[in-house]
Amino acid sequence: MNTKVRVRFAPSPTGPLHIGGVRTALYNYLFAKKQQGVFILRIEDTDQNRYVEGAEQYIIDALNWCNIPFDEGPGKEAGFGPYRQSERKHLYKKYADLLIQKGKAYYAFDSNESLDQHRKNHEEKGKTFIYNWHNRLKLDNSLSMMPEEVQKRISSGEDYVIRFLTPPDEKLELLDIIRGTMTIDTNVLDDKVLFKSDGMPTYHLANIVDDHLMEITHVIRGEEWLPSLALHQQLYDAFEWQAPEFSHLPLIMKPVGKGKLSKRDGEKLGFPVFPLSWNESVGYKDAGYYPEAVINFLALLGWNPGTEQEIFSLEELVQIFTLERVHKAGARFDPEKTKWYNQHYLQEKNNKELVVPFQEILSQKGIGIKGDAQIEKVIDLIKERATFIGDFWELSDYFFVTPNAYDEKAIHKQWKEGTPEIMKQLIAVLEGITDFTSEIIETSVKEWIAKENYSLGKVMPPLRLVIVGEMKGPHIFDILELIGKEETILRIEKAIKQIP
RNA sequence: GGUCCGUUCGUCUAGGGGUUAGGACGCCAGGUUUUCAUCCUGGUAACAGGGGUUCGAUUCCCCUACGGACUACCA
Repeated sequence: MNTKVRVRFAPSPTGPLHIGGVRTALYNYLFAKKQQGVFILRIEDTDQNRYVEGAEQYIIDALNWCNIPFDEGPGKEAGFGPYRQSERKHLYKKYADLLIQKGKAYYAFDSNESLDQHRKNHEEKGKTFIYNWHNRLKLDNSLSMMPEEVQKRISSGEDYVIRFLTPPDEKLELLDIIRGTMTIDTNVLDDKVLFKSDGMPTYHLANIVDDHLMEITHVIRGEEWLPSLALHQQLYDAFEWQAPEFSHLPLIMKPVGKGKLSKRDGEKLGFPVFPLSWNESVGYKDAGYYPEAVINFLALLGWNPGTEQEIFSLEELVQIFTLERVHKAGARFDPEKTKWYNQHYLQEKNNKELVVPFQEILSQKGIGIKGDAQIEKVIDLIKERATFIGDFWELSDYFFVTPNAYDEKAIHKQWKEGTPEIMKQLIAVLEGITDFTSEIIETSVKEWIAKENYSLGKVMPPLRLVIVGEMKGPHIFDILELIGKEETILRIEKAIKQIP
């Protein structure tokens, strides 16, 4: 038998892809690629009511941005398509019918209203209404009426659904790669709807049929599907199909408080929960994160290789990823660690490749075009202080704009009685320098300081204050070289006038 | 409520019958930089509780507590 690994990521296009969905896709991708397998994208749009325009394209764009593109899917046909369930609509009915023929499923005519009523009544008594063995014969379905009656109602156009006929008193053994073996009693299961009255299959039917038809070998999905595993396993058995292997991934939880991560948490705590921006929500990309950082963080959230390595390229992840090492418990999302990863990957970027994105920021700030070489020098000086490229402006504005105000605290601390006089002398020293480069400026200034018997503390901090505006930034002489002699002197003069 | 899954520093986790319970993020301190940041060094901090099993349990078993998911003609 051909055992080529085929996995699928099967999101519902009901909105943007959540960061948890990205991780599910990532694990699928890593698992497939490690075994030269195929990573498939299937769009599960069987619920027309929840369809959101643009969501499918968003999902595709997001996977691409993360560098985990699918091999097969919408627009990438490979003989197993179509890959949208809405386009496979015609396929499902016959499988539902097949189950009816096999006596594994039945028709049900119960209205939503009557089912809701049952649920309400049970709830009032502190019980839960479950449509299964203990009440199915009392409900409005093909098990509780004569075959002629069923035919009559169907042919008269009455709405019906097809439900799975859960066999009683069976102990199901379910296998999950991450969790091991679980046992469940079929008596606690309900007769799930497989085929809806609108002519569409439910998730459960479509999922099993498609996974079978697409020859999926491994199903890697979120833990929210664990309770459905029993049904899915029974469906494979009912069809007499070979079931794929299952893995249920732990959920990603809120950084603080209870429950799983939601869009709200991102808004509240100020971090993205989507890879790309969606309406008002800023995504990781636009927030300035690199996909390498997001992927690296996500990979280690709920999985680790058992070593102390923290930094992984996608290629490395592909090499060492195993489902067996996925952690069982849900993991709290940690925005701080994501930042740390981004800082790391930003530092690894070549200064040259940061020039263009930085130029864009500068032009947004109204800074005219500067030479690439000069921009690159600025980047070289400030990069190590940045977590995001978006930090660059705040870290380097004084390279481009003369400070208008000076840090109050620093003035008190550094601007003394004799400081203006010393600054005036410094101007004279600087004016005498012809080759205005960092090293030469430093030598000249320090010689002058030594000659005058000043302390460094009397000169250097005020100099930084007048050049930068606050007590921050890289080596001061490097800054002087970059802004140039004229501007340097201008800034000192301005400060002498401005600071009381 | 019911069913299922889970529980090691604040967070992500390693480990696994005998360990000084390891790493990372964060935080704190020191060093470097007469600045800030980076960087380096160090520190803080955990086996949910109770019963077993065992010479010995954080590790295996049971119970409790807590957390999570599911409980739709949604996925």
